[in-house]
Amino acid sequence: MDSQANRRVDEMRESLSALGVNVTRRRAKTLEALASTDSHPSANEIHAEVRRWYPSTSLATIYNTIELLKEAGQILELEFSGAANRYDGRRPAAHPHLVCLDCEAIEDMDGIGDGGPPAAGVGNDLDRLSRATGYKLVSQRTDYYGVCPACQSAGEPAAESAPR
Amino acid sequence: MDSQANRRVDEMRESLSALGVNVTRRRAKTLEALASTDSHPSANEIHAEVRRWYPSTSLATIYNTIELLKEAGQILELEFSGAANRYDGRRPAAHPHLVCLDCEAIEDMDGIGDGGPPAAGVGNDLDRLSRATGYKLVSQRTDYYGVCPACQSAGEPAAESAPR
DNA sequence: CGGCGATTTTAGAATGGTTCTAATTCGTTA
DNA sequence: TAACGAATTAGAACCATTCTAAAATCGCCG
Repeated sequence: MDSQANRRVDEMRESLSALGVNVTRRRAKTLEALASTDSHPSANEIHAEVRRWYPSTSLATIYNTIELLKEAGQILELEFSGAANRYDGRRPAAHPHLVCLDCEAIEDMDGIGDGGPPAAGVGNDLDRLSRATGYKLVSQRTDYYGVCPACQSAGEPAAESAPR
Repeated sequence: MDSQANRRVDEMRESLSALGVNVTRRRAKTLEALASTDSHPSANEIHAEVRRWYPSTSLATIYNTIELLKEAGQILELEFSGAANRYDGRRPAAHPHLVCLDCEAIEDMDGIGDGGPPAAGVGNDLDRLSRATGYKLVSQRTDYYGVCPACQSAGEPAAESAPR
């Protein structure tokens, strides 16, 4: 785990403590799993990771911890109806994502390109848009859907594997 | 059904025909249900509407028609994991939405406010962002989450009804 | 008018991610 | 060690969506 991940785990730890809950070993491992990847894992994938250290861990515990992190504002949940939700524990503030429709990879998008319109200053907009719309806005979501570079190369030659 | 809705139904009809499928009476009613509201109904709500004319209609038929409309690019699907998906049959091109976290109302957002950053020129951006990211982008989603004006007023005085 | 193949529809089962529940375990304090 | 609350577990429950097999309907041709 690099130092950035360590810092992030500490932030999450403190936020959970502030909520009055214990950061147990399983929960700590869950935080680590979230902080040490930018693959936007699903609950199942986090579960598999935590199980490597605590094999008896139940999936319910993972969901439980995710719920606490949501309450603490320390995790970003990307909902999908046909597939499992995906989580970003590294950057809990809303930011745009690239979603591959073939392999279901998800990556952060801002910083790519010129950081133009939809990516820029999302947070600052909430107040302005709240005033403009009458809604009391609290969060935001922006996703771009397409085919990632890897799947584009893989898809051309032979037509292998099972897409979508 | 106003003339705008009628025009929209015709567009959807033609797109389905171009796909080689029959626009049966049930399917026609489904198109009407989609074209005559901006409430972004769920499959269940569309089902209830179609049932008023054809009571034996099964929910599977609604999903079937929605699937066809998706293939035709004539409907916008807003996915949620904890709640039913919602559909926009009036404006199949991606555009931002306001989602009320209390009553689950959804409304179109563009046009509201100054039409600033995230709302403007979304379609044109896909090509540019495809080049910038390496993804072959085909669609996009932008939602804003908050509490709608009605729920704000309802929420303050007595604390009634069942939120969330 | 009768029949026939293809399409559509139906009811219900299956699926799968998430949430709930009741019982058990764990950690801490006395 | 006893006792209490918090955390965890296994499995059931839930629910939107998809699948399946059978029945109904449609368009068309003889």
